[in-house]
Amino acid sequence: MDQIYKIFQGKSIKLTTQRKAIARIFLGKHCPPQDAESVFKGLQGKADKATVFRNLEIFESAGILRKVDLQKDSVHYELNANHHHHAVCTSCGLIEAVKCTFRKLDLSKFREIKDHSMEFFGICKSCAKG
Amino acid sequence: MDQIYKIFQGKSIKLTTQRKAIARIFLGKHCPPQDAESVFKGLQGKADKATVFRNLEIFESAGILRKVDLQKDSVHYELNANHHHHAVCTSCGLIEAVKCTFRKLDLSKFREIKDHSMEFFGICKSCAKG
DNA sequence: TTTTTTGCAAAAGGTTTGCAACACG
DNA sequence: CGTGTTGCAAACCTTTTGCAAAAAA
Repeated sequence: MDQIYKIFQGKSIKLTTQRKAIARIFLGKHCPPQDAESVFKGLQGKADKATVFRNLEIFESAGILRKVDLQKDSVHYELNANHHHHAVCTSCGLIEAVKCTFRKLDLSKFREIKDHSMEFFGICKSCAKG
Repeated sequence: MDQIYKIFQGKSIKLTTQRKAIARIFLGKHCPPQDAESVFKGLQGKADKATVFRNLEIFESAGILRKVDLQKDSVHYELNANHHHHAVCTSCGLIEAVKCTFRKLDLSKFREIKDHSMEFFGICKSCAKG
């Protein structure tokens, strides 16, 4: 809980019960990327779905969450800490965190890169056996 | 045009006028990733939007096109050749092609990686000046 | 001629928005 | 108490789907 208060500190985001509940979901151990639907379900009625959408975006703007694209139908978010990437099993949906760095970029038209995505898609060992 | 026939060869995809028109769009020089809407507009009535959606998916399955995620609202596609990535200006939408390789992966739960995404988001020089 | 593909229109699914009631600070 | 936030319902937008007519092989 302490963690939650720290997260909101100095961000001019009012500490509502709904926001605390949403934050608590992402603070769970090894919480995989979540979409609005899964957060909403996890809240079990503690917030409206529109509120979830609104706050996921607000949390992202505040730097608390980070968008992750897993090539699924909906946008996923995860805590914006411990920078890492993902490998996604296209058969069962399993997600493995990946540490991976890329070689330096050579961009002629850009001044500044602020973010990047890097996700991998394949078949996990378990599905390969089946 | 020759190019188009080659593309469809041995893929058991019937060569309709709509498909030729869609393919022709992607074969234009330096064609940036396109979404269904922009392809549809480019066709100027030569195909229905549902047909565009259906064929973008068919072309992807056939390995002709490749999905690209630019963190926009719609799915983008580009020719599945000359493997590269993208830098996207979050201000004006400019897209620069990027050659970039990553260091080897260390995945414990995966048997095989078939695909990956890697896109960069930032501000282009032109927008930085403005 | 047989099978696939197309166009149209309707539906689906995720996400956004307007607005009055409500709650944080 | 005032302003930001919520819930609800409706709207939005991209994408998908059913089906009869049209076109490819």
